Amino acid sequence: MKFARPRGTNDIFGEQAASWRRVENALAVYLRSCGYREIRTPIFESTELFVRAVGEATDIVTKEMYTFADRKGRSLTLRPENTAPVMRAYLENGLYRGGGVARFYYIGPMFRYDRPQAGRFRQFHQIGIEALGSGGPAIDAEIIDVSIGLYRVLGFPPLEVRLNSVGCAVCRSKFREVLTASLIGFKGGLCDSCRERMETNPLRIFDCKECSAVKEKLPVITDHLCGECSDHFIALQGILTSIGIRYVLDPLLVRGLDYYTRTAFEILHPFLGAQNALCGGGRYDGLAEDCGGPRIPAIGFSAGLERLMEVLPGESDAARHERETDVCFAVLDEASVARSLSLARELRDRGLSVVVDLSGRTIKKQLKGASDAGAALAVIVGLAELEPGTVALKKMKTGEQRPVRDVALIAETLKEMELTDE
RNA sequence: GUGGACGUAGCUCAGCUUGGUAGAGCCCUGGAUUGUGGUUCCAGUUGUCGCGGGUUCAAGUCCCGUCGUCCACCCCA
Repeated sequence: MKFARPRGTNDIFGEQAASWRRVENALAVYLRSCGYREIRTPIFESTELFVRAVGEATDIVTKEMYTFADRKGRSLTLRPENTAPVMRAYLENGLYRGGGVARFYYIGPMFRYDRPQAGRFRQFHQIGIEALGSGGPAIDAEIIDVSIGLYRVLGFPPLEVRLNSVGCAVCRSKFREVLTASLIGFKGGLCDSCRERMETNPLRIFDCKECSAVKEKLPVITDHLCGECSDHFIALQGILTSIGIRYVLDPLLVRGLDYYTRTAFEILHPFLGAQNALCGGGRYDGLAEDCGGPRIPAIGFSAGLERLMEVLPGESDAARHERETDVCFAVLDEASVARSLSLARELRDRGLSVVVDLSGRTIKKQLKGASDAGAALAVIVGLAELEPGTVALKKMKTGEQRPVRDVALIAETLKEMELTDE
């Protein structure tokens, strides 16, 4: 084989594609019911958007973006995430002018140049929502509630929700000083990479798995929030509790994108292996300004579809066995092709899924094809023993077949389909 | 970017330790059934052993390189 798919990408087809379609449809219906409307933004954006929004020093920007120059030399990047593009579209189209909270959902492919691993791909798919225009803790609770519902509507058992507040720019810079001061005392107990992190990004030390002994003794961000951030976090927890949402406080939860402020959360799944976050999100109150717009508080989350599909609970038999093809035409000779196509079109107009076998294979193969496709009925066109203008209508389940005049085929087929479905 | 395992038929894999004419199941093809699928029986084809180089009389098997897959680190959804 000369060509193989690019590293870290997947072909999705057959029953798997059908399953993806069912899940995407179910989630779109659910998010619509929550008041979120779809937004479709370009697959690529100007590189500068992601550099500014996600953060110059982040892993995503420094080593994971698919960036290229177009024919006029403009630097473009395949979107590594979709919060920045949604914000860009929101600002560019003046969607904040109506006031109130704008609610969007999106679904589609994202691209990050990472080493592929279980649950991690170079092209992967996310479904996410963004609520722009409210800074209050109630919308944070709504977002978390909606994210939990995503898994509930798909039949997942209750999943673990991790919650933290990473503060605003003010409390974060103060905490960074406190943390760095504390780290000096523990320097000997840190691994090599964490010693580097002390200088570059001390907050990241909380992600390290080797230095857990030290981590437990370090100060945590939630003890060093400013008054407003602290009030917000406490209020959010109050709302979550009163609407019956269970969560685990995780002061070590850090988001990898620079735009996050205050609320940060993740939904975890126990069987996913190392990449166990099904969904992650948080507040990004500074992003609109960073993108050159007015100050607009906002919050959102995004969920990885590959990871979701990996642990999707078994779908109902009704969903899995839904017939893909209702009627297959077996065409015995070249002269019957046009007639078959014409009859098939009439059946399709009545809402049936109809496939005409144009392979020119033997009738044996064509009926086997009909059988493999799960068709309820086969229409055999071109049998020499039948009168002109007549086809054979065969019930696949029982094998019975009878001659039917072309003009009566639609009515007879619909009648058989009704009987079959009972 | 780092580490480990793996790469053989369309698919799932055995064969490699100890070098000697490439295998199984499924699928596919033909027949039993001379235009009629599913069950059964019989027969048959599965092939650049990832790619390149090396050692050897001889390499799927040993060695080196390379590409890819999976898993972990890292990062994140």
